[in-house]
Amino acid sequence: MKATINDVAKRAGVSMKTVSRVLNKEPNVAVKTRERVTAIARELNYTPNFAARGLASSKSYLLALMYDDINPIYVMEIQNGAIDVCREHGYHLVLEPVKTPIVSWSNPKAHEDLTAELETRLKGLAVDGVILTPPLCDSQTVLGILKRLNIASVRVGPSQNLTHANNYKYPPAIFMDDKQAAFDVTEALIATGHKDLGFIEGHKNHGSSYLRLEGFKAATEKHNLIVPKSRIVQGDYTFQSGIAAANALLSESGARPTAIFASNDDMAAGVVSVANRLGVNVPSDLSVCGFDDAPIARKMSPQLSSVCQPIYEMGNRAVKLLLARKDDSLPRLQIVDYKLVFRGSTARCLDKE
Amino acid sequence: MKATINDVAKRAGVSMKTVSRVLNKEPNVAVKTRERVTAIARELNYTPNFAARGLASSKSYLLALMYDDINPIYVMEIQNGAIDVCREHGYHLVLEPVKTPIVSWSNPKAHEDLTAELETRLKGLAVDGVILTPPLCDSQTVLGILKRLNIASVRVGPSQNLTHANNYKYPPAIFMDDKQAAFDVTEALIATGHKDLGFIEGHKNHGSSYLRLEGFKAATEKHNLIVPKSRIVQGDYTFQSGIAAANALLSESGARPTAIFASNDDMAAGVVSVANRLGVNVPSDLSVCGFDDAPIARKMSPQLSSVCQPIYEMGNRAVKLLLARKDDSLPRLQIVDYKLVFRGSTARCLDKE
DNA sequence: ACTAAAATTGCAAAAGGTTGCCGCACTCTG
DNA sequence: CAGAGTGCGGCAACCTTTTGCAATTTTAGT
Repeated sequence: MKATINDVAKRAGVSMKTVSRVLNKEPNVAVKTRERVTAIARELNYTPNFAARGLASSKSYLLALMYDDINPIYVMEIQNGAIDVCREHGYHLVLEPVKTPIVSWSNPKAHEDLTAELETRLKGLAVDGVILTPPLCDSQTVLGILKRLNIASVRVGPSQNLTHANNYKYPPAIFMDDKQAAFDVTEALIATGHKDLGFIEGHKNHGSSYLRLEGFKAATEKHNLIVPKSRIVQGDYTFQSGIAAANALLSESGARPTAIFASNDDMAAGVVSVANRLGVNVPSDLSVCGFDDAPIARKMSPQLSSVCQPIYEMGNRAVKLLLARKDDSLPRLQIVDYKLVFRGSTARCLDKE
Repeated sequence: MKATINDVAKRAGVSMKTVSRVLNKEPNVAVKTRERVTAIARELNYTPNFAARGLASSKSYLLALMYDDINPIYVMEIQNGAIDVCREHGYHLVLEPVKTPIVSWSNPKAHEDLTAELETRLKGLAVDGVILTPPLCDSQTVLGILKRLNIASVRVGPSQNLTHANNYKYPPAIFMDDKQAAFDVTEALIATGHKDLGFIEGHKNHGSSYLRLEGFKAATEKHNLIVPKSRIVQGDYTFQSGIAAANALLSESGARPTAIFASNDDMAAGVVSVANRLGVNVPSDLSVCGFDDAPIARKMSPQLSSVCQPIYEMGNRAVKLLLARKDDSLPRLQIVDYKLVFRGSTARCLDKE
């Protein structure tokens, strides 16, 4: 039923060691031998046993994707990008959801619990590397555990300690310039005549929330726009929080903002739905812009302007980085491009003053 | 750094065998001993080595989720449901995307390729079981490979050979009555005065597409409604195909349907967006109903009427079924409930004749 | 042709659990 | 007190592959 290396070796008249060399593409094998062995392996329908291989080499050919399930679409895209590279290299991807304690540093117990749980899960599995998505990639707790367990990792979309990545003692990272992107969006809004802007922040645990807010503030300041505190509302990246934020922004007594920049697309969708309910037309009365260019951006009407983030690409590169960490062929700190996409939800501001 | 069973055994003053007994919850161990061993294991921070365990017992504590990436949200939900149960039982979930050949039986080469690829992937990994999502759960090719490799599986949302599940020679299954659900939706539409119905079919590879169509037809026939062929349009579960279908249905010369039932929510969203573009008001001019109750149903405006399918629950039960297959505690053929949810996208038909 | 250097190849020990068989020491029943 | 049942130890084979080191063959240089 199942052929072993031994079977192949005997059949080919060589030693197990040689077969192993061929299988692992090691050098120093005569071309003739190599060919004969590969032929026999195929003939016997040989496939290596993961467990045995893992035991002997303390490698598992398993990569873990650790995520905190706040943004399913984001995770899904990373996952897709990661899996495709895994497949190419014979690796498998296992899912490791983690519930980040709300504010880990103020809650030592939660920190302990998380540590204990992760250790059990990771040590046993012996994955060859883990992909850290936000907000895990900025968690000192998680990073600490990984370091102590000596498990390789890569940070996807981090917002803190970026330069650490250049030091081989820290995990490599791949990120996007959230601040600059938010800055660009805001400037574009301003450039189309908007002066009364509203902003919805993302989840407090996510560093990207702060970066996007900073970009927004930087742009408004540059153009001498005054944004009252009431125009910046806390959200948490969910559609519901977008609704709540929009309610606050749009039912404000006095003037409404003419444009709202939400920190992600789900919240932007919430804004649009509130606007619809209130009879505020998007985009003629209100421009709305999101972030991420999630699938929903194209599926709503009007279609949502957003920032297209190459999430799949990031997942892709993450695995490549993990797999290439022995040689230094890949830069340890990679930045990916974004692109502003303007669709039906934004328009030139018609208010004349 | 890493404790082995031996370490625990020595420390506890017992034999490896006993430790093993405790760890695997085997009987015939004194309560006192059991407690001492577990205490020491925790103290030494011991975690079993997956590879070694897998090698010795030919179990991997790995479950695979096989899917064909047509409906990301569906997969994600199954995945979430599955993972939570895995965690409880110390299992891990690995992702195995599969590209189903478009029409496998008419393309023998594709069949061969798929077989070869899957064999390599599955034999090596030695998963303890696989979860099959549509349309894989209806693929004879895939089912055949699994059977030959003697890998346990469970079918989620199958539409063919349901009763096979009762036979222990075939995998157990868990499904929803798509036909009845579609029937109910259609009847509800008819009950609110709609006589001119349009229907958008799902992906050809998915059995659910046919079942939903059948339910639709059964309901219209029961109520003596005539649905011309042009009112039933082929889609493929994507938003884009919903757009195309809606264009066909709504720009028809002559009367438009007053209600459109799309086989899933993404396509329904496509219909709504076309309606918006054409100035057709939803729901006053056109009722739209989807299927699945995906997140987008609540995020669009008007909110979409749909069929709430307990996808998470199905993923959950799937793993339980896989893990419990030794004892016969769980029924091998399980049916889950659905619920019709009517929201803003459907309304009573105002057309008087 | 002759030896040093380089290229191949083989042997056997690990890696960390699981499992089966047997043995021994108890503790209950009746 | 015989016989049954429980709790545990000991040993060792086994699962399949990797790998350090040594042995062997080939190649190259003079």
